[in-house]
Amino acid sequence: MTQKNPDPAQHPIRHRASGELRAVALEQFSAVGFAGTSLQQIADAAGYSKSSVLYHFVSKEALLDEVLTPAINCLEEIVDRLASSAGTAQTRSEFIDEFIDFLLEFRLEVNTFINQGQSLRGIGVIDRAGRLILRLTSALRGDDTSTIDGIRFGMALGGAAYTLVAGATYFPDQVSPEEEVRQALQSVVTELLAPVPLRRPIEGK
Amino acid sequence: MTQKNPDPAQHPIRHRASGELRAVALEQFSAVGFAGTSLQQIADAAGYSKSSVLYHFVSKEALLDEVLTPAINCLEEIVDRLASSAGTAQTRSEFIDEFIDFLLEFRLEVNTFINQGQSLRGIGVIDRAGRLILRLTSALRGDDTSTIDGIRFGMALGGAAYTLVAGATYFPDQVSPEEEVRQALQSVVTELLAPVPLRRPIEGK
DNA sequence: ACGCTAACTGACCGATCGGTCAGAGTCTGC
DNA sequence: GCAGACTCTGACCGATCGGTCAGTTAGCGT
Repeated sequence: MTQKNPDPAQHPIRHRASGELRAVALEQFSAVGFAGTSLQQIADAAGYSKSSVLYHFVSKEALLDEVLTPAINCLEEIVDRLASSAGTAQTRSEFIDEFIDFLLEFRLEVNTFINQGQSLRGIGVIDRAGRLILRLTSALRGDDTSTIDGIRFGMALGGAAYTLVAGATYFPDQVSPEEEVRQALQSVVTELLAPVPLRRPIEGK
Repeated sequence: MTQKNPDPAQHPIRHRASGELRAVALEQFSAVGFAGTSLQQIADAAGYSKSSVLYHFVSKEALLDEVLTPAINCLEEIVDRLASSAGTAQTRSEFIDEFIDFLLEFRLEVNTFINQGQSLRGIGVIDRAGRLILRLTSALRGDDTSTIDGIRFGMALGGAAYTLVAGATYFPDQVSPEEEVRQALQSVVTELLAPVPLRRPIEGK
C-alpha cells in the first residue's frame, strides 16, 4: 500500500502487534469516538498492555493519525486524478467509481473523520483530510457554488459514511452482499453528484 | 451576568439555569460527542459550577436524556402520523415536509443521535429513538426490504444530519438563508425517499 | 558465551473524570 | 423574625485518563 516498507519480505511478525493495534483502534474510534476510546480499552481488546500501545505509538493522537493516514492517502490520489482530468461526464463517472470503492474500502476511516472531524482539528491527518474535502468540492462543482449543490455533496458524503457503518446497525435485516451494496451506493451517489439534467421544481406548497 | 429574563411571569426565573445548561450541553454533545464532553466543560460554558449541573440533572446521562427528549417526542408524532395515514403519494409528501421541518428544528439533536446513537445504547431516550427509526423505516418501505431502499433512507437520514451540522463547517461559504437550505434539502430528500418511478438517465454521456 | 536491541510490561504520576455532600445565599409566606 | 424551600457552590471521593520510566524478556549476530 502506501506505507514505507524497507524490507517487506523479512518482516513477518515484526509489526504484527502494531497492525493489530491499528485495526482495533480503528474499530473503537469509529464506534465510540476518539474521545470515548481509552488506550486501556484498545490494549485490552488487542490483548496487550496499555504500555505496549504507547510503545508502538508515541501518543493517542499519533495512533489516530496512523490509523487514518492510509485512507487519506488513497483519497488524495483520487482527488488528484479528478482535479487533473477534463470535466467531462466520462471523467466524472470514473471518479464516482473510484470514490465508491474508496468509501467501501475505508468505511470506518471515513466514518471516523466525517463524524468527528470537526472536533479533532489540530491533529495532522484530520486537517489534511479537511483540506482534501475542500479540494474535492471545488473540483466537483467548479465555480457555481449553489446551495443545492453543496447540500447534494454533503448528503452523499455524510450519508455514505452513516449508511456504511452506523446504518448497518439499525438495518441489519440483510447483510447485503457487498456487490449489491456497491451497486445501490453507486446508483444513489451518482444521482446526488451527477448534474441531473431535469429536476422538477418541488410541487407548489 | 446574562440578561434579566424578561419573559412572562408565568415561567419565572425558575428554570432559567436548567434551560441554559440544556442548550449548552446540546451544543457540546453534538460538537465533541457525549463521551468527549465533561460536566466541567458544560458548567464553564454556561457560567455555572459543575455541582450546579448535577443539581439540575441527576447525572450526565440524565442530562443527555432531557436534552434529546423534545426532539424524540416531535419525531414520534411525525412517525405516528405517517403510520396511521394511507400510503398515498400525497401523505408521503406531507410526511417529507414534516420531516424536513423536524430536521431543521432539531438538527443538533438529530446529529447527536445519528453520530453517536450506536455507542449510547442503554440510555432511555437513545433506545427510544432507535425504535422510532425502525418504525419509520418500516412505515416508509412497507414490505419490500430491498437493499437500495434501505440505503436511500440511510443516506437521507445520515446525509441530512451531517450536512446540517458538520457540513456547515466545511462549506461555510454561504450561510444560505434558512429558506434556501430548506428547499434544497426538500428537493434532495424527496428524490431519495420518494419512490421515484424512473430516474435513470443520469448517465448523460 | 556474550552483548545488543526490539518488544513488552507493571508501577507510578498528575490531571481530570462523574458524582456526593454539607452547607451558604436568597426569596417567600407566615 | 423566622422557617422552609430553592438555587448554587467548594471541598472532597474513588476511578480512570494519557503518559513516563525502569526493568524484564526473547531473539540474533558475533
